[in-house]
Amino acid sequence: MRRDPGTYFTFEASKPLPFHRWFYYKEAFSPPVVDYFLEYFSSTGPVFDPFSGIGTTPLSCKASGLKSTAIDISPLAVFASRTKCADYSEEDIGAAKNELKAFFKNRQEPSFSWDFELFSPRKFFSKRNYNDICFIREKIEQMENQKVGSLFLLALLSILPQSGFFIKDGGVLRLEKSKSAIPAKHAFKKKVKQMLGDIEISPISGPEPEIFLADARSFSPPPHELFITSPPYLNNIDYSKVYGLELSLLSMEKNASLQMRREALRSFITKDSSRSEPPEEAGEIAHRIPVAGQYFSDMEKVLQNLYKSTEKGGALIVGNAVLQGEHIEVDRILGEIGKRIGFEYEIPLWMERIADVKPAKLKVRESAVVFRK
DNA sequence: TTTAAATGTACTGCGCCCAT
DNA sequence: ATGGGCGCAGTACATTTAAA
Repeated sequence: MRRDPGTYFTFEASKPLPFHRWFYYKEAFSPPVVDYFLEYFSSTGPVFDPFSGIGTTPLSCKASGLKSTAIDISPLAVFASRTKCADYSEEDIGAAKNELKAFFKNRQEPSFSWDFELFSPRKFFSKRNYNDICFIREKIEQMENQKVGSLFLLALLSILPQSGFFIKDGGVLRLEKSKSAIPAKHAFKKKVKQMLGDIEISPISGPEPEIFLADARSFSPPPHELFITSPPYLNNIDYSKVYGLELSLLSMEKNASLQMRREALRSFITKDSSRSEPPEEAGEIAHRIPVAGQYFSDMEKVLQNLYKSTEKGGALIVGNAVLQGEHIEVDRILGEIGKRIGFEYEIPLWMERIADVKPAKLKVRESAVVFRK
């Protein structure tokens, strides 16, 4: 069956794949995109991903036996990708199995109470599930084997959506009281077993990627052959909010996402009116819609960082945007900015999607922009 | 049967008006 | 000056209906 390569711009293809399925992240692309560009550039590594998300790029590189480095500004993304990309020994698996068997024995009331600055997690879960989640989280914190602890914690974070009365809808969490919420305890056990099964049955052997918490605009990338990445899209989605439940449970801090929100790439509409002069390639729209100007000047910094450290170039998966009824060709604008910096660019892959905006729907592109040095 | 279009959804941030 | 009320645009969408 032949598929349009553009279909791999979504997480759909990753859903059934070992390791990749450990944490659902609808914003992610899928491994075939990475494989496509590894082949496109005849890559021998190392590969760099400045917006690594849940680590599809480093994990795919590991599977191909290539070295890679990845960064992200989200502690959740860094945690998820580190856990997915780590090497696990037989001892680790044994320890995990033992830990899981005794996990709910001699259970005590948790003293940890899960809270979050923007909304109360309590309202999204049944009393029982909320209580179970608090217990599991606290117990993980007390575990001695940190590697096993990370596996368990990622499992817990990944089952939140199916255990709660909410759905992620665009830029918000939507309370959905009629939604079926499965018992957190069972979902958690099942998830851990799935993860251990993946490690045992389809282990990925290859160089362990290096993954850091860092900002693509200011981080100096290590020298690399190739970058493969997908930056945040030009829209008003605030990921520190959409993933606020996971972030706050991960850190056990009420204000976990505050710092991230302050520092994030300015791709969503905020009150932040601090202006730097937008790149000219963005055109007059950058002045009319400040967030667009901010987005492109942020992305210019990123491209400059990449230019300095990359050997061949790389690929950027981006979606075009519609703001105030106007189609903004993000792919072409980024390409032109790259050109000024010194890259050549082309757009070898793209797909159409329908942007549901008023007054009329518009067809916009989701594209892979290739930069060559 | 497959694909495109139409409709449904709830919540956010912003700008504007207007009363304090 | 401040802020509440309100309408509007917008949502890496989801589900249903119509068209090819």
